[in-house]
Order: sequence, then structure tokens, then C-alpha cells
Amino acid sequence: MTVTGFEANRARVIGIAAELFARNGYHGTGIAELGKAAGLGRGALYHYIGSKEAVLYAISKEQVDKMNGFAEELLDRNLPAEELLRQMARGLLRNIAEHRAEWAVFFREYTALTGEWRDHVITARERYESYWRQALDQGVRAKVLKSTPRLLVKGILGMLNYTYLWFEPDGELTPDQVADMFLDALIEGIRA
Amino acid sequence: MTVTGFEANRARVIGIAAELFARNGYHGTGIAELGKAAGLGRGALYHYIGSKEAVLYAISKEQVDKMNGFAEELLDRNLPAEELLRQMARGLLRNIAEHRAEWAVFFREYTALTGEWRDHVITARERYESYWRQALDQGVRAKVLKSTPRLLVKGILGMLNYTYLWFEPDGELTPDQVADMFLDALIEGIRA
DNA sequence: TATCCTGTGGATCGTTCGGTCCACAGGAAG
DNA sequence: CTTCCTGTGGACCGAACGATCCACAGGATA
Repeated sequence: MTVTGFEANRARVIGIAAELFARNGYHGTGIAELGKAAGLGRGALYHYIGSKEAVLYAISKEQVDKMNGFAEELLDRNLPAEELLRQMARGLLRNIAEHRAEWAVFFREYTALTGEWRDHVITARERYESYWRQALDQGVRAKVLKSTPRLLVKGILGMLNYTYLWFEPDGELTPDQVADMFLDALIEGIRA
Repeated sequence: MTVTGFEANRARVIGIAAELFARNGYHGTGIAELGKAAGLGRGALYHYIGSKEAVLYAISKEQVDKMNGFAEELLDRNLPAEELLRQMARGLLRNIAEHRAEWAVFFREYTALTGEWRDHVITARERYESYWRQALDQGVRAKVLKSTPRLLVKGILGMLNYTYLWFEPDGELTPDQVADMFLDALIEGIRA
């Protein structure tokens, strides 16, 4: 088995773990259960994962890191504010739609992490929020957006993040359409 | 010990459990831990709670039931649409601010419930969402609000529900102010 | 053939899990 | 005094927990 084989196997196990953790919770999923689902004995399993908490960390960190990279790229491009917000929302919803299990674990189970692992995830999460704040500030400076309370960004993220719970990949709307729906309502308002 | 003493003690234990479940998760909190925090032995503890899952159910159900009752009262009063939405949002945020631990358990841990218990909680949750949809529809019929996609209600609830994670009772804003901030942004829009 | 290394299953570890059971404390009722 | 009932602590149950350890399979290398 080559190095890439090891990494591929580790990724496979982590993906299976994401599904199980999302369905039964982190503490509610046993190592034996994970091993069985992956078709691996205890020894082989630990060969790939190191520890149960390392699996939770990997699941929690990967997607938010990806979104941070995505946001950084967009912010570098100096897009008009509305376009910037729209791209950020679309990117996030596309990712959530594609990795619902991972996001469910990220939102529900990150509190089960301890020590530095927990700190890293919280920091990454805060960083992502700061990118949204930057995007909004940019729109205010360009006089495209009203100056709104700083905490509004929490509301916007709540709106978007919550989709991990209800978005249906085979439903009537694509992730982009959901993102647009939310941003249209938010930017134009819903008053007749 | 009278009947009311029993109920008071049960409520006290459930409140302590809400704090523990919110901090360490349902599966992450042991019965021994709960007993110790409540100052009760195993026998006494089970005398009050029946089972661990019954505690989770009680925590999850109580607040959402309260909000359903609140929403029903408001809908009966035939308020103007904007006022109705504002009152519903304020009521929810006031409740979340007052019962953060319970709402954290409700959002994160309801999946740990099984069978009928789980069904009841999910049904109550869907009922609450339907009240918001009614409120929005009422505004559309009165031509006060634009006709928006049905799924927008998920976004609004995401915005409001997410506060359980970040709202600080001793922070700069009251629950009513947060509710107003979100509704203002949503109704008027954020475009300059 | 002899040696080495990665990958592997399963026995096993001590701990903790949710839950049951039982003896009994102590006030109320007769 | 006796009987009863609610409330109580803690011993105890089998099962499952996360993790470790070890023997060894089998291809690669010398």
C-alpha cells in the first residue's frame, strides 16, 4: 500500500465517520460501529485514524478551511459588494449541499473537541465570520449598502448555515437558487 | 414530600440536566454526573426522572411548546403583518435568551431521541414553522409583503434560531433589539 | 532464502455506561 | 406501637466504551 493509498483510505474512513457522527452523534457512535461500517478491525482502524477525536477534528476542520480559502480568493478580487456577497453565499451553500454530513458534525459536535483542537476549529469559524463582516463593510464604504448593526452578520450566517438541516439535494431548488433567494430578500427587503 | 415538591424537584433536576447536556452533549453526559450535580444518588435520581431519554424529551419539548402557544395567541389577535412578525420574533428571542441551555439541547440533541418522543418533538417544531409561514402569508394577502419563495421561512428561522449560539444576556443588545435589527434588515432590505 | 515493513484482526485492558434493585430512613396514619 | 408510603443511597448488573497490544500475513528488498 503506497502513501497515497494510506491517505485515500484515511479519507474514506473519515467520510464514513462523518455520516455516522451526523446520524448518531459523536459520543453516540462507537469505535466498533465505525470499524464495522468501514470493514476494518480495531487495529487497522486505529492505523488510519490515530484517535476518535482526530476524526472529529478532521471532519470539522476541512470544510471550514475550504470556505476560508474560497472567501479569501473572492475578497482579493475586488468585486462589487453585491456580487461579492452573492458569490460568498453561493459558495457556502454549494459546499453545505455537497457535504451535509460534515457540516452537521461541524455545527453540532465541535463542542466535543478538547484543547487545541477545539481552539483551532473555533478560530477558523471566527475567521470565516470576519470575512463576511469585511464584505459587508466594503459595501457600506462603497455606499452600496446601508450601515447596519455589526451583529447582523450573525443573522446572515444563521440564515445560510441553517440550510445544513433542511436542504434537499434533489429538491426543487439548487444551492445557488437558495443563496440568491436569501440574498434577494435581504438586499431588497420583503416589504411590498 | 408533597406532589408539588416532587414536581419542583423534577424541574430542578431537568434544569441542571439542560446545562450539562448543553455543555457536554447528551451522550457525553453520564447519569452519574447528573446525579452528582443534582446532589442525588442513583435511586433518588431515577425516582424523579424515569429515564435519561425522558429528561432529554422534557428539555426539548417544553420551550417549543411554549413558543407554539405564544404564536397561536398572536395569530388569533389579527395584528397587522409587520407587527405580527415583530412580536413573534421578539417572543422567540426573549425565550431563547432566557433558556439558552434548553435551546442548545433542543437544536443539537433532538436527534438522540427515539420513537414517539422524537416524532413529537419534530412535529412541534414543524408546527412552529407553519405559524411563521401563516404570518408571512397573511402579510402577502394584505399586500403588505412581497410574495416570496416558501423556503424563505427557513432562512428567517435560521437567522433567529442561530442566536442560541451567540446571544449574550449581558451584552449590548436586548433580545427585543436583536429581533428588531433582524426584522428591520429583512423588511426594509440592506441596500443603500 | 532471509529480512524488513506496512497493514491487519481480534483478544484484551480498565473504565464508564444506563438502569435495576433492595434495604432502610422517617414522617403520617391507624 | 405498628403499619404504611414516599424518598433515598449505593451496591450491583451486563453491555459497551475508547484504546492498546500482539501475532502474523504478505509483498518488497537484499
